[in-house]
This record gives sequence, C-alpha cells and structure tokens, in this order.
Amino acid sequence: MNMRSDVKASAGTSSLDECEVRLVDPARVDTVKASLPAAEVVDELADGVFGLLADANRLRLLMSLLEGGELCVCDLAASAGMGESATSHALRLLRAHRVVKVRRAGRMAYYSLCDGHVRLLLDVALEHVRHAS
Amino acid sequence: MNMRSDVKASAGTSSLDECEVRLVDPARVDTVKASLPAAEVVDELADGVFGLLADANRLRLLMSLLEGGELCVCDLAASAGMGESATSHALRLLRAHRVVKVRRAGRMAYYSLCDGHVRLLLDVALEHVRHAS
DNA sequence: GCAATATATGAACATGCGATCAGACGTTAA
DNA sequence: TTAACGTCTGATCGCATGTTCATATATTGC
Repeated sequence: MNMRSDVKASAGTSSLDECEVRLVDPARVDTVKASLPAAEVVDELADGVFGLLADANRLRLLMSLLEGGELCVCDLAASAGMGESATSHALRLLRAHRVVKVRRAGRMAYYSLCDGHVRLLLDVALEHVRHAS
Repeated sequence: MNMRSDVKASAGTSSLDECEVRLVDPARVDTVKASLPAAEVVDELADGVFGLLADANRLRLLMSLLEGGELCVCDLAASAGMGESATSHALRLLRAHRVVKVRRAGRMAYYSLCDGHVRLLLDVALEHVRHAS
C-alpha cells in the first residue's frame, strides 16, 4: 500500500497546522475537514441537542410529552418515574435549550414539546427502537 | 379548572405504586407510562446512542467518517483535530457500541461507519444544522 | 391574615467521563 | 535482530453533571 506517501502534512485547509503529523491521505483529510461544521455548531449539536437526549430521565420526559402532548410537572414526574424536584431541574434544562415550552395556569405549569428538530430525532429514535433487531 | 379531581392516584398501570403522589390526570399518566419503552431500552438509547453523539470530538469523528467513507486513525485524528490516543479511545467506544467497524491492513486500522440508525440520526442532525435558523 | 399546594431554586455531595501521559503490542523495513 | 512506526491500552487527574435535601416563590382556599 502507499506508505506515507510524501512529506509531512501541511494540513492545508486552515492557515495554522498544529504539528507535524504524518497523514496517509492529506488531500482527503483536507476535504473532510472542510466539510465539517464550525466548532460552535458541533458543540451546540453535541451539548445542546444530543447531550439533552443522553439521559434516561430526560428521554422519558420528552417521550412522555411526545405521547401525552401537554402535561404538568407532577404528571410528568409520575410518568417518568422520578421525583418532582428532579423533574423540575430537568425541565429547566430542556426549557433553557428551547426543547420544551411552558404554559402557566395558576400554580400549575404545563409543559409541551417545542416544534422542532428534537421532535424529529425522537421520532427517528423511537421508530428504530420499536422495530429493532 | 378541575382541581385534583379525586383521591390519591393508585397509578394503575403497573402493580406497585411507588408513593402517594397526587396527579392531575391519572388516566393520561397511565396511558403515557404504558407507551414508554422498557427501562433497558431507554437506557440503551440514552447511553448507547445519544450518549455517544453527545461529545463534540466523537461527533467530528463520525461526521468525518460520514463524509470521508473510510479513514485510518491518524487521518481521523487530523480531521477531528484531536490527538491520536484520544482518537483511539473514542473509536474503541464507538466500536464497542457497533457504531463503527474496523478493517485492519498491516499496522493500519481503517474505520468506517456501520450501516445503521446512527447514520440516519447524523444525517438528520446535519440536515438541520445546515439550513438552520 | 394563614395554611396548603405546585413548582422552582440553591447547595452539597457523589459519580462518571474526557483529556492526557506513558507504555505495550503487533507490523514493517533494514 | 534492531529500530521505527501505527495503533491500542491502562492509570491518573480534574471537571462536569445528576441527585438529593432544604428552602423559596407563587397561587389558591379558609
């Protein structure tokens, strides 16, 4: 196979190349790097989207909302099988990232999913889970 | 509005009701609870799927594979902008969860995405990111 | 006013996880 | 064989995150 074909990679895409690392296919690396979204975008995707779904309790809350439509905190807590304080903390997080929204009526707070991409991701995930191997 | 309509909820779905929590709409809670996947399924989804995507470095690795097709460790490291040891650790994790697969050729290891749901999730996420608000 | 309820918040604690370093393993060329 | 190389692994450290308890805020009914 083609050994390390040439000299050191000058990681051409961006101006600064970190170190002198030897690459197998520098051209392809450059292409791939150029296709990646900006760092902030990836961070937001990882922490702000997938990170929120990476917890069983939050997942249960969101799936409950996907199924139930609009639920108050205590019903959500019961549905997800968690304490009300933990539920409130979780909903606060989800609210901060615009994944759920609140409607307040007296001392009750009714939560529901924001229309958006997370809903689609949840659907895809559940779809897969249901007729899974 | 309907106050707490009746007595304490006897959370009818499963046999054991944890505590005496008062619910607003016990019937709907039961319906929602019944619709949720089993605990192990939710855990696997959270930890084994979304959890793997909840890290910017792993996301970059996977997006690199989605774009580049099949890449060796050092090219992946360069693409994602991370060290080779960290890359190897990350790939080990992804491999354990059947998200990526290896082809070994001599001392090189070429990684690629397993065909599957993660690929779809990645596509959905990237789709959204690209024409985002 | 007061008490009870529904939710929200803050702080403390434990646990887990990612980054890093040093070294091990298997492979190739000399 | 030795040496260079690509990759993998284990151990450690420090930070982030979820859980819990206690309390705060807000609203309803007495």
